[in-house]
Amino acid sequence: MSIYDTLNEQQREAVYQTEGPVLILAGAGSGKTRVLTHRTAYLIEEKGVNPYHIMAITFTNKAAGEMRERIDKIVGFGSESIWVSTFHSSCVRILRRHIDRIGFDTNFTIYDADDSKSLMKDICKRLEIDTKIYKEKSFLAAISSAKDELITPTELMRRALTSSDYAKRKQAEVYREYQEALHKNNALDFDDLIMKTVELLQSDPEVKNYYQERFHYIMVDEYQDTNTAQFELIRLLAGKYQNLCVVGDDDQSIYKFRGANIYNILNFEKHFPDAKTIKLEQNYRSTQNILNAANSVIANNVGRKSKTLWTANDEGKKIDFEQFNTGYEEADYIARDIAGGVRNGDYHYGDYAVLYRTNAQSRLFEERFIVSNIPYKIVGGVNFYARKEVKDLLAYLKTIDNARDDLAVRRILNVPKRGIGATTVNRVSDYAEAYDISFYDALKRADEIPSIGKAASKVKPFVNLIQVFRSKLEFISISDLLREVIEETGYVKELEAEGTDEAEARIENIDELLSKVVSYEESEEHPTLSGFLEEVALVADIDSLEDDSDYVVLMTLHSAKGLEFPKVYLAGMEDGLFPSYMSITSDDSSEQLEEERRLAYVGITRAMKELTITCAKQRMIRGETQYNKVSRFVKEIPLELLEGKAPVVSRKESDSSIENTWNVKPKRMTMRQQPSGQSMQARAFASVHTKEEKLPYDIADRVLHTRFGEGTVVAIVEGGRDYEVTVQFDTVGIKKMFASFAKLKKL
DNA sequence: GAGCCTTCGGACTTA
DNA sequence: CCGAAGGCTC
Repeated sequence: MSIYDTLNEQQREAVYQTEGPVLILAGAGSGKTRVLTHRTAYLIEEKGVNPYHIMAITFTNKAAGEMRERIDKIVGFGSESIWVSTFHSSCVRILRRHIDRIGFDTNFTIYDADDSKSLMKDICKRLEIDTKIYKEKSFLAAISSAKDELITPTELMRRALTSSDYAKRKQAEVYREYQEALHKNNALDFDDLIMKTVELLQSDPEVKNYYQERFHYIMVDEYQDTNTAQFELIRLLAGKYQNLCVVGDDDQSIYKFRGANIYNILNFEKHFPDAKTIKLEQNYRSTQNILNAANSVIANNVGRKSKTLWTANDEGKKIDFEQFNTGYEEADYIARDIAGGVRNGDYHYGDYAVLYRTNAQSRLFEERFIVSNIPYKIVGGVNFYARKEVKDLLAYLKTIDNARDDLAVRRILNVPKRGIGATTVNRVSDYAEAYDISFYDALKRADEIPSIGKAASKVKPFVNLIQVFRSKLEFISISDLLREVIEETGYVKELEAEGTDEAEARIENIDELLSKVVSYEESEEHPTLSGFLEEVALVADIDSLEDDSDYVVLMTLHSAKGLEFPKVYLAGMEDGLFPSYMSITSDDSSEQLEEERRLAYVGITRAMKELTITCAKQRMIRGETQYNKVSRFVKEIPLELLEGKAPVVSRKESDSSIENTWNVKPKRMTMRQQPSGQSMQARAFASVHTKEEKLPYDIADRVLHTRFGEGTVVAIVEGGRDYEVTVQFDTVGIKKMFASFAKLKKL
């Protein structure tokens, strides 16, 4: 009996099909990681392929780590020479070796979102762009999607010139400046990692040939989430041997906003005409009820590859659906349910996951879990490496490592306070610009900059400090270096003096950073400062999730992809929250709604044994109370699969009332059209929250708002317990608001 | 010219 | 609810 006998027929077919392009359509929980690991083993053991020639690409470090571990277990010899890594780290590895061929230094730094933003700020200032009209964020978004599509600044400018759109031309101009600034800082942003690698392979036949010869067999996981740049990268790498195996599920494509191109998977057979397609449709993860629910939700999407998941598992429990009055009650219910399940011995804390649409929803659960003594871990939110104290110390390390990174230098120049302010920074910056040197080099010549006067004496000690650190670099370990930085700058001392809880938390984070350095040193054979900084630059939050600890995990639906839990709560299933308001009201709402629906599908299929879906009628979002209907996705689940406090409203009525609430075209409603199917709680509730019988203003009336000023009423929509009023304000544009909160005065 | 304090405005999902 | 920007004070 061989290890391949444990696979089902389709899985085995996928394993044996080693030559040529292969598309494996793997439904949720169909054992695709098993297929990939067994396929790797098969290549090596049965086909005699040298592990050196195999590459497996994933999206997260966690997925890469898991695959690595499983491959190590199943492949006896030489597994360490297989490249198992994420897109980004594969690219970094290639670029560290060869990027000098396209004009960068091989010790380039990687900018995170924060860094990109500060760089963009500088550029907008330099180009004298009014950031009230053109937002930094919108430039960054435009640049990012250009890079996802492999569009160069020149190309973007060419396109902008053919249209007469001023904003587009501005974007292209900013893009060019941004790239020049990155180049000057010897830095790459996240999107560059892929795009520059593609550029390198396209422009240098020698390098291309080297990697094509290196990777005879390439496997790509989560293929539905690749963007155009990643597709091109894979196409180039597999260009010679064409042994490309991609695994994905078009129903789980949820990263369109990040540039993922679903047509990469839908058109795989067009891109690679010889491709074999194999479908994995047997689900090993979930109960039949859960799977049926998932199938009936996703069936509402058009334009997907047909595929029906089935399972040999038991029917299982019905899906628990609970509607609450508020988000507090929702969190309370989930906390009690978890505590009860653990008390009965049904589950461990680690069996539970609470999934939601937005990170902001985690707060209520966190508060509730603390009160109930439930151990939990929140994935996401503010990334550890995005915290101020961690970024400050990393900026020191970056400056010591590569002083061409102006951003890092400027970040720490006055941290701790050295009495060097914005004026001095600007003058040094101007000087650096004028002489075409880096900001740090300009600091070194502070004496020669006439305009900064006495400030030069404040700059000197800083430059000396960095030079001293740098000279020590080759003698001491990275952790000792970091300790010295902390010591010399008095960073922790300052925090200790503060004595607040917040300062204490910051100190803990610094300790955490130190232990990360130490564990890096222990795990690497030849630890280097650059190596550490690189590893840090590429981590995602999900990567820190440990398998063997016993706590409830809370995370967004996006983070949950690829994971599974015995019992899952899908919280906040409300129209306007999930699907998000943005997706309902946007211009291409049908496409965005399909993406949201795929997200719902991902959420449902994370559950192995039990699934609970919850929502609230009333919820505070950004300080405003919203009243939301039950999510349309819940209504797509057949009633017979549900139990619990299902909504009293009959299906038809609730469907039509959703249309009324979220109608894109504002429509005036009369009192008589009030939804008839409200539950008793809703009625009781309505009497508490005053809905005025008749609004003192009407469409086309002039009204006054305390904050937005004067405006004209454009639309009034009946929204359940309140009126949603749309007003065109004279100064701030169109705003939608609930009448009872907006307190509009008729003029 | 630096730094603190207040006010205002914006808010999803992410390697 | 958090960060940035502007104003005020030393």
